Order: sequence, then C-alpha cells, then structure tokens
Amino acid sequence: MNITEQIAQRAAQAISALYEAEENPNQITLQKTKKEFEGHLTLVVFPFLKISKKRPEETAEEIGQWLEQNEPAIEKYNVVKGFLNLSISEAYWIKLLSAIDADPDYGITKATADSPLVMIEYSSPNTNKPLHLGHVRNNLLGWALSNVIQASGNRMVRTNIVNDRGIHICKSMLAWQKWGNGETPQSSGKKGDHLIGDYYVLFDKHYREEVKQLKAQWQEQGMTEEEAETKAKNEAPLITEAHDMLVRWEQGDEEVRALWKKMNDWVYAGFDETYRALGVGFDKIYYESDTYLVGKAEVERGVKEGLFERRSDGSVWANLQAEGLDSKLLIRKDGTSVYMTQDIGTAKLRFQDYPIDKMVYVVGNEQNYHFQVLSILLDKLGFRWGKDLVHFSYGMVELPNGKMKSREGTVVDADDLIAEMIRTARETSEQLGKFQDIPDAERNEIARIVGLGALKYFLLKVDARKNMMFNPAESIDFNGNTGPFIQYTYARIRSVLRKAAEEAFSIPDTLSENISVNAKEQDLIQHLADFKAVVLQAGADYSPSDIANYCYELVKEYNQFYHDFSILREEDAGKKQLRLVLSRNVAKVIKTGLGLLGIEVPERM
RNA sequence: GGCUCCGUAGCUCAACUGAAUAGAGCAUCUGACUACGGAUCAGAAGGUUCCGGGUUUGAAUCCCAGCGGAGUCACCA
Repeated sequence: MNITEQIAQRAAQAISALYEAEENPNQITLQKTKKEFEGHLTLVVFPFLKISKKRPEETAEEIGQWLEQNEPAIEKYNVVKGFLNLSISEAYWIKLLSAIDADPDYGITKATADSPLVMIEYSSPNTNKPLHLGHVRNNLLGWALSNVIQASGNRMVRTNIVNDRGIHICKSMLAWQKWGNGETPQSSGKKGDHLIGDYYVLFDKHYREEVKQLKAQWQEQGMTEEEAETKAKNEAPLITEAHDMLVRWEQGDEEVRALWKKMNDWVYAGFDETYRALGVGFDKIYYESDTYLVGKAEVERGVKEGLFERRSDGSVWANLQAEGLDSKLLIRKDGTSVYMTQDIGTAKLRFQDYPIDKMVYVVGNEQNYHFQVLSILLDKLGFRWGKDLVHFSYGMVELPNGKMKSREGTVVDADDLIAEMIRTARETSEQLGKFQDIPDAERNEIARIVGLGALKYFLLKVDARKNMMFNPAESIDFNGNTGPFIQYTYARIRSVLRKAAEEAFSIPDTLSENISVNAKEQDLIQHLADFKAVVLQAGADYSPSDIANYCYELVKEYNQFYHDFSILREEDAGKKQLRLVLSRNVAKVIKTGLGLLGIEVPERM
C-alpha cells in the first residue's frame, strides 16, 4: 500500500470516528498539495460537510487533529478554507525511499499462472504497401500498452493480424506480372514491401489511364459523364483481370497461389526489418487467408441459430436495430466474406488457441463503428470476452501541410522516417562535439537509440485518442519535453553515480533517520513513491502518454534538484548520501518508465 | 443529414474521479559560463479553456443548445 492510500484510509477512519458516519472510504481521495501551500497531501473536505454538519474550516480542523494524533506518518497539518493540507514526517519519507531502493523490481507486478490472460492485437498491416507514419503510431502504442498491461501483473499475448488476401494484393501481383520483368528484392536491392508497394502504385497509374480513355470513348458514343465513368471503372480490362485473379486465388489456383506466396514472403521480410528497427514484436501472427473461412463458418452457424438472416439474394446480414444500430452485411451475395466476417474468424481462432480473459484491439478511430459492431456480434456468437473487448482507439497523425494522402505523395514512409531520425541524431551530436572520444560503432548505436527515442517519445506523449500533429522538425528537438532530453538526464544521473563510485563514496544500506530531508527531496521521494501507485498498479487504465508525461515531470524535478546540488555540494555528507540514493532511484524509475514505452536508454550520450 | 470524437497561451501538448491563482515545452524577452555533462539552469511575458445557458459550495471537466474541425454511415479492408 502506498502512502496516499494509507492516509486516505486513515482519513476515512477519522471521519467515521468523528461523525459516526457510514460513508464508504472509497469516496475519499487525496491529491498532491499545490506548490503554493505547505504540506504534501491535501484532503478536500467539502464532500463531508453534509456528514459533519459543520463549517468547512471546522471540519478540516477536526479531521486534521484526529489524523495528527492517530497517524504516525502525519507530522502536522494546516487548513486553508475547505482544504486540509497534511505534512508527512521526514522519517517516513526516508523509510519510503529505503523501501523503494531495496526492491529491485520496483514498480513491476509479476504475473502468476493465475493472472488474467490479456491478448493485444496491433499493427495489422495490408501486404500491398509499406508501413507509414500511421502504422508507426499504432505499433508504438501497441507495444507500449502491452508492456504496461504486462507490468501490472497480467499474462500477455501480442498478436498481429495480417491482411494478406483480397483485391489489393491481386493488383500488385498483376502489375508485377505485366511490367515486372522478374524483378526481385535481391535483383533490385529494394526492400520487399517497398517493391510490392511500387507495383501497387504502378497498377493504379495504368488503371486510371485505362479508365480515362474508356470514359472518353464512351462519352463520345453518347453516354453521360457519370455513366461512362462508372462503367469504365467497373469494366476496365485491368480491374477485370484483377478480379479474375482474386477468383482464381479463392479457387486455389496453383499458379496464382504460388505467386501470391512468393510476393507476400518478400513483403514479410520487409515488414520484419521495420518491426525490428522499431523494437516491436509479436508472440503470434494471424493471417486473414487462414481466418476468413473460419469466419464464414461462424456466420453460417449464426444463421442456423437464428442470430443472422439470409436474404433472397443469398447475402447474410446481422440486424442490430435492437442495439440502436443498422443492419450489417456479413457475407456478400456472391458468397465471399467481408472485413467483419474475417474478424469474427480471427476471434474464433484466437479463442481456440488461448484462454483469453481480455482482448485489446489497437486500431485507429476511423474503425470505432466497426468495433462497436464486432463487440455485439462476438457476444451474440457466445464469446465471453466479446462484450467487453477493448478497442484502444487512437487518432490520426496529421502533418503540418495537411493529412497524409497516398495519391498526393504526402505519406511519410516508416523506413524513411526512422533513417531520417537516426541521421539527424547523429548529425546533431557531432555538431555539438559529443562524440569526440567515442568509437564509430558506438556513435552509430547512440544515434540509433537517440533518434528512435525521439520518435517514440514524440508519438507516445500525446493522448492516444486525439488526432495529433507530427512536425518532423520539432520531433527531433533535443530540448523540452522530448525523448532525448529524458535520455540525456538519465545519462547524467549515471554519470553522477559513476563519479561517486570513483570517489569511493558509498551508498549506505540503510539510511539513518536523522538525516534531514528538504522540501525538494521530499517532492522527489513523493514522485518515486507515486510511480508504482499512480502509473503502474492502475494498469491498463493508464495509457502510454501518462507514463511519458510522468517521466518528464520526474526529470524536471531532478534537474532542479541537480542544480541545487551543484551549489550545495560542499554540504554535509549525510545529505550527499541521501542525494545519491535519490539519483539512483530517479535513474531506476526513468529507466523503468522508458522501458515500458519501448524506449532504450544509453549509459552515456 | 444520423452517430462518434475533438476544440485549452502565437505553436505543440498537460490538467487523474469536478477542487485552491488552468500547467509544461517550443518560439519571444532578460539573466547565469576559465563549464561537477551548456543537448544546461534561473527568471519574465503570454489565457474570456470556441460561444451561450444550466447543475453544483466549486466546472476546462457533467447536462442542454449552438459554432468550428475530424472520423464514420461500402456487397473496401
């Protein structure tokens, strides 16, 4: 139990003892005392006035007195209007710091065999184009979130669902057959996913050309513009060929399947490289080509059980009017499956593979409606985690000059972005003369850690729900609330500790309780103590952005403290020792927090 | 148009369940260096929390109406 919970419980006791009330202690919340006032924790007494039937000041005074007498951790209190400010004793702070210091796994709750099993799905790429900035946000959020959930005592399975089938892949395949001249990643030196993406673009280019010509031709023959355009889009030879190919794929045509496999393998090799660079990974990968038939079978079961209806044209629908939604298509009239069907199939397979207690989908907010429907459908089909599946919905990434649009070439490619971040990190460090005594291999490694840290932190510090602005120039700013700034602070702390060791300045096993603790130090200990309570134990309720901003807050405190330390460094040894213990713990907390976010920290930079 | 989300300093973002004078960074301005790591630190300035009502002892936060932006409403995924 942390100090905030402890005092809250005591305050609940105080209230029931003083006013004979039966209020449940859950109602009592303490907050950190604002800087302007004396104290560490503040109890707002307004909610209890109905029980005490006294004025705010009087009520606060009475509770304060009771706590001072009955709770040893509380040294004194003061009352400002309806706010009861409580001060925790120095002895208690030191005890707390020692406890934090003594626990090597501070902040992490390990899962046991009985812990809930949480499955998370993230990334979910299409195989017809490389990953872009939007995927980067997805991957980093997914990875960080899975770490947070795992660190709060859950068993974790990370999964990816790859959309490896459909008309879009056929387009790339067709273009490659027509104009590829047998190009391979080996022959051209291109990353596989980029190579396939290029053919997808090529298909689109030729297709649009065909549409344009046909449209003009048919307009001349007397069709209206709209008629001609629709007809051209549907009947252009290229799109017909692509459709034929999809049909052959569904029929299991050997030639098409072989080509499909070959090209998908190139893409996977490319994706793996990007995932490795981002530092994310998966325990299990699902492919839609394996799940769509399962989904269709589940839907058929639903029809038999009367959950869904088959219309006269053969299509299958779920009527969700009872839930306040429309009808949703599940199987087309030609018998092929849609997105929803595939997600149902994937869910079924996952449920077979693992005893899932909780399912988390990390998917963009443009699919909010889809997941609302999926939740209802899975529930109807009898999956026990269907009803309360979590759609961890995140906003779009926008650029200073507008949205990313593939047609307009404003898509920020993930691989390009990563390379650019590393390059900038390296250049900046060299310009600042940071790399003077460092061998080349280590320079590269530091540039990689710092560049990626900048990217990750920039994307994770923003509330996931919100659309965010990605400014490439600002992202690699090494000052302020940025990854590099936090990494830098960590490296400085390590440096302090190294020097202490060189001077044979020992850190005592137990801190004697007569060492005085100043307000700033108390503040830092408070931060450390809160880490577990506020950020980690609450688990999945807390998002990566909470942890990111928390780390930054801690670093700011440390920097102030560090500044004081330079002025007061000749002070007595006791204080110095305490400060070294603090440095060590600040380092530990920063490292843990960044680790959860998937951000590496260099020892020096 | 229906539904969902968002609107906070010039810009990018915080503010946990409603709580004290709404906080950071960037940019701007003023200071501190023969530098314990200057990728630094101290300080200043910057706000009608989109507008209007309501609930409450108390509202950026909850409710209603409006304005602005985004997403979605495919036999695409």
